[in-house]
Amino acid sequence: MAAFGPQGWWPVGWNKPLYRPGFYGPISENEIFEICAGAILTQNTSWKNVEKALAALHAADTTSPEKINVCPAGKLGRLVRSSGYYRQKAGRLKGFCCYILRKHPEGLKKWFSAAPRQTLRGELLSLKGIGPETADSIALYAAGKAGFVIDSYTKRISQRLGFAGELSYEDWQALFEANLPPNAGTYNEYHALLVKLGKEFCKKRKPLCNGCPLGKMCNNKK
DNA sequence: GGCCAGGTCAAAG
DNA sequence: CTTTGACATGGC
Repeated sequence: MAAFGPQGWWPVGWNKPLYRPGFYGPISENEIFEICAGAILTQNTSWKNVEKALAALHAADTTSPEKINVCPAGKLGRLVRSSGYYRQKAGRLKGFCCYILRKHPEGLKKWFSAAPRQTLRGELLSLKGIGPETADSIALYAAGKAGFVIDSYTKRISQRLGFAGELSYEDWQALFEANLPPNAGTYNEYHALLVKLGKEFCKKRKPLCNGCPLGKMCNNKK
């Protein structure tokens, strides 16, 4: 089944031609930025809607921290409108860009490669609109730091399998990191596969795992 | 038309 | 510390 094997995450956006399934090679400064932008725009929003927003940013030649930073709020809002919460997200995106330009003029690639994971995570968390999941997504997919990303699918699937009940974000993360090989490649694949599984078999209103590839492993009851 | 989507923050209780 | 509401579009 196509759900298994390398997913090649993070998904594509305006740098589309440079990505392909299973590709984990070095990524460019602009690709790193695109992943950050996508991580912010996809908060509580389907990726389909984010893709439209990323395409709009690209079409308007507004795909760098510099250009987004000087883009008027109204215009930026229009560009990311399809991703929902657009006023809020435009502000968050701009705030992130402003921070980059002020505090890290060396650029994302250098900043990310020089910063230890927890330092980077803490710095990202201090910004408005970047919470634990977004910070970990950026740290893992844009910076290659080994920290497990916890999202709603990961929790839902784990809960339906009976792995855990209610845990704090940090406890969920600790649970996964204690039970997996501690490297970015593993965390990358696991999170990508969990999201894919979640989309297909573990929706909120579809508690049954009909046709679920987990098969017998799934202990989900009627 | 209702429910959902790869969250986060601020204001209450 | 836990709960609640606001933020908003587009797909099915």
